Amino acid sequence: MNEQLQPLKKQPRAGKAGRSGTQDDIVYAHIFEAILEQRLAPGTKLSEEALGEIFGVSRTIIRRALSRLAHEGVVLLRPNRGAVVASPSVEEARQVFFARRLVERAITELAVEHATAEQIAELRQMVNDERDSFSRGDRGAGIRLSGEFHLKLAEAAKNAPLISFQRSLVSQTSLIIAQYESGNRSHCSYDEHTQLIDAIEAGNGELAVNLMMHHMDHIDSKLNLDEESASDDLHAVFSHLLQTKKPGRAPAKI
Amino acid sequence: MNEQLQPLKKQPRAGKAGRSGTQDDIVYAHIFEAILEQRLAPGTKLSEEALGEIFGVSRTIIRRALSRLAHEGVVLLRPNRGAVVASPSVEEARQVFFARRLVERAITELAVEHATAEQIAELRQMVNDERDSFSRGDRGAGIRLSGEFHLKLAEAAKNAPLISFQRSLVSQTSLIIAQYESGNRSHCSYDEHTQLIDAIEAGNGELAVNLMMHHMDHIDSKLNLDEESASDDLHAVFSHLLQTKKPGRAPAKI
DNA sequence: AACACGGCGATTGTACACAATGAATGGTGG
DNA sequence: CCACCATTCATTGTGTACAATCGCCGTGTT
Repeated sequence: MNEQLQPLKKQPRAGKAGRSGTQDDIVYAHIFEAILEQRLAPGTKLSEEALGEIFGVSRTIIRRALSRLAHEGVVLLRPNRGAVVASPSVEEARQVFFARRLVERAITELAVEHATAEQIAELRQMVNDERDSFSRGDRGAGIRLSGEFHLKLAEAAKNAPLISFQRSLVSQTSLIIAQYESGNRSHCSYDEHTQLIDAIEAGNGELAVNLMMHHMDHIDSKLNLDEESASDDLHAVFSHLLQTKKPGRAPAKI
Repeated sequence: MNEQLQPLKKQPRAGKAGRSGTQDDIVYAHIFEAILEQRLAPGTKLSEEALGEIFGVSRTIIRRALSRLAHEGVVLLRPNRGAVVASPSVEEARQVFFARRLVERAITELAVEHATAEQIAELRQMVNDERDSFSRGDRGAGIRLSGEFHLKLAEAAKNAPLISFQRSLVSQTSLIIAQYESGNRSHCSYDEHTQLIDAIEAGNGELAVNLMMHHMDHIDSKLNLDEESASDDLHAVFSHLLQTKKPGRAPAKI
């Protein structure tokens, strides 16, 4: 209870201040950010009361935020047992990547058709922000911005269901990267993003799709999904110790 | 206030009665069913208090159910102004169908690979139920079961994100069909479903995909999406009357 | 000594009460 | 007579209290 995420900043939230449903979003965004930046490790229990106290809102709001996070797959909501940060298995990660390839291909093709000049400009801006984050060493922000780039691209594709799906996939992907990325720091694929924008702006759909698929290959080549690098399954983690002796008692909640 | 959907049946809910989170699901399922069977017309306001009284639960539960329905796109949740049954526009319908083609293609290919014999059998059973519903003249149940068939197929594909997305797409598709299906009653595409199962069981992926794409074509050829058949946008409805006179006052935010 | 059972504490699930927002309506002025 | 504005009412948004459920731990038994 000695760590405070943010003692409730009222969130500038430029512009649409009239919106009432903003409180949810604040909490949602902060938890989401914390998860991506690995300040909240996979498996961490998210107590409603504790979070409510931290953010200065009641459990009602927290509950809504958690529900939303659960729907996007970054939080696991166990009935009567509370919420925990999701820890996607290798199999789940593979499924997410499969779906992403599918969606990214379609989005890229659509974006070539429908992206406006303004959206192209916004995309370039996002790549700049992303590069800055990585050069500052802010890995969490970098991962997040990288995800937001793909989300922005989805918006340029102008297909509401795909945008919604992409949001969920990007969230989960970010979590997977945060969890499985192997040591070599070079996640910095922002130059691939730049090339992608160029191809889209040039209207070269085929090239854009190829670049995107390459980009996807790069991303999961950086992950070590081949073996469980970390697991919340205690038996898997300590399997090398387990001589079929007595199983002992479950070693407390880690 | 003179129509009661269900005066709170305790829902037999065979088996897992211990689960507490069940109440949400009951409300969710009932509203969902009512929308698909067009007992609730698009645009109908869904008052939290009224629904709570009908189902014998508090607004808390209703709110959760509505939130879930909103996330799937069959209910529109307007901040501070309550929930209404969604009335997808033609453009939205097109986007949903685009996404569905994408997803159904992938699902079909995966199902050919991963479907078990048991799942094939379940699929056949569902087609039977669907045929029965249509022959009974129960159009709403038919639409719903037809949707559930596609959902079951997604499960056979064994990709969690795709299943989740498909659920959302199928829900919206059902709503679109209920809203836009042109007069000719023959929505009964269950024989196409049967052929599809045969191809999948035979392991003929190419044929299965072709059948599925054909199936998609059939579905939206039955809809008249070419013109707005009915709209809740007053300006669109009466656009033929609107001479470019003075813009008057900003005509409320619809 | 190990297993099983039952009480206890903590956390979530639900309902309700109050506050805030938006829409409708009646009144007033031009 | 029409348009604008203030008040009122209904409905949603939020906070909080109570109840139900689950996991944990001590005790008793085999």
